[in-house]
Amino acid sequence: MTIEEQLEFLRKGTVEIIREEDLRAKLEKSARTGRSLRVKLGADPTAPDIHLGHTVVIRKLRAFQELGHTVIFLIGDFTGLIGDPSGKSATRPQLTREEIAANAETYKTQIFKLLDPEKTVIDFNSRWMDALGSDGFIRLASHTTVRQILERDDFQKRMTEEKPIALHELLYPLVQGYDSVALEADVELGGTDQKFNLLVGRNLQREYEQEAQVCVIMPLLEGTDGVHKMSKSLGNYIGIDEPPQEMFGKVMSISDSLMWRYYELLTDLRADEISSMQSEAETGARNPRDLKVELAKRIITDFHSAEAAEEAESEFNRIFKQKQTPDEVEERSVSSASWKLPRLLVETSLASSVAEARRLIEQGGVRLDGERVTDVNHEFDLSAGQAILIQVGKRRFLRVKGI
RNA sequence: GCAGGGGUGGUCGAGUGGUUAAUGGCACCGGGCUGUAAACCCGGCGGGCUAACGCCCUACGUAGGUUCGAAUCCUACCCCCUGCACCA
Repeated sequence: MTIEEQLEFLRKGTVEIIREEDLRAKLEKSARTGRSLRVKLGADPTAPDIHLGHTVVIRKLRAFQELGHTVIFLIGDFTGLIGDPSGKSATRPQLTREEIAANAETYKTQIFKLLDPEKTVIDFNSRWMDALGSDGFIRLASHTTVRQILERDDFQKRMTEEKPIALHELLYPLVQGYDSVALEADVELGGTDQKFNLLVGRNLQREYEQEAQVCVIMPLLEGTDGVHKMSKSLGNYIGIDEPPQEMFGKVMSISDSLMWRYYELLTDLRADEISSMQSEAETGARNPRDLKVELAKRIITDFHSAEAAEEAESEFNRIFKQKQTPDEVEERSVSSASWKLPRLLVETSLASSVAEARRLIEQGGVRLDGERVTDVNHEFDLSAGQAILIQVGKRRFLRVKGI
């Protein structure tokens, strides 16, 4: 690949590259000297469950890896040890060394679904932050002014809104920036929310007389709701460890318009391939549903296998297209007795309260052995060894056995 | 410590003595439609009891109080936020 082709390849999906000329220069230098670029991505050690949102930036990391560069996955364990209540969201808990180590392991198995373990360096910032000491830390802080830090959008906003800003929050960008110094990073990746922090790294490297890193900024992926960024706390995420079934369903539940975004950021298809699909959907040449199925299968193939993707699809069709019972239905045993339906739904956790169970029944959401039951007083006997199939809504099935 | 602001259901956010289990948005759940768990439309959304009309309980930071009646008024307490304090 020529340098221009490499740039084109790396540019796909990015929001911004600061600065592209610097990246070109680094790529040229790397080609000339044979020394690979050091590409850094920082990760928060508190949330080791990676979802598709995280993979946007990890995929970009892989792009660098494919070009032969050194990828460094940095786990911010120093940060994790302190606990960071940044932003408006919930306070991040303080973690113990053991917890962080466990989280790091989880991270590894997850990111290696996308990255080549042989060519990926895992590092921890406590390695140099611990060594820095408090005097070193204060000296580090002297390289930046309060005003520079307060430049950050988030801080500005909170100042004008008279919202609190904890002192240590001002220090975090510094730590992240210093990581780049310690690693002598050539490139740092991050989402748009990280832009400021990445720039701090650039500045600090100059302070420490290093060549400034290039910042590659990726968009934040919208969650399944299509509005907010994907996050676990909002419940609009698709985790990469989720079973194929779940993934398939969740992808199918995104809106047709969001699907293009996912194609762009979560597959290796080129932009022109995606836009031609899009026009096929618009002209009616292809059904959006089928394209969504393809997307779901591509994603499942990345994290499970092609076979798993096929299975997920046929299972989905069986339930929703043919309205049949899934292959495997969970089974629960309850004591043999005369049951009132609402009571049984609560007993089996299909409903959280009798009131809710009654609501579900009244709204026609409950089926017994395939027959819709709308009588809230429906009563039946369940003798030992006898089983009954309960369906709640379209996709919750449970076989209940009397013992 | 002082001054000011605030704590309401999963969430955001109304309500400042009386049909208020508490407007509305979001999320969520069910149904309909569809080649989709898309879009759209309809319904629901604290809990218990009843065949049903309905009845009862719990809930607006905590604990008391005033009142026929309080999320709304009073008292105390707890918690959160902003500012003040030094330089003067």
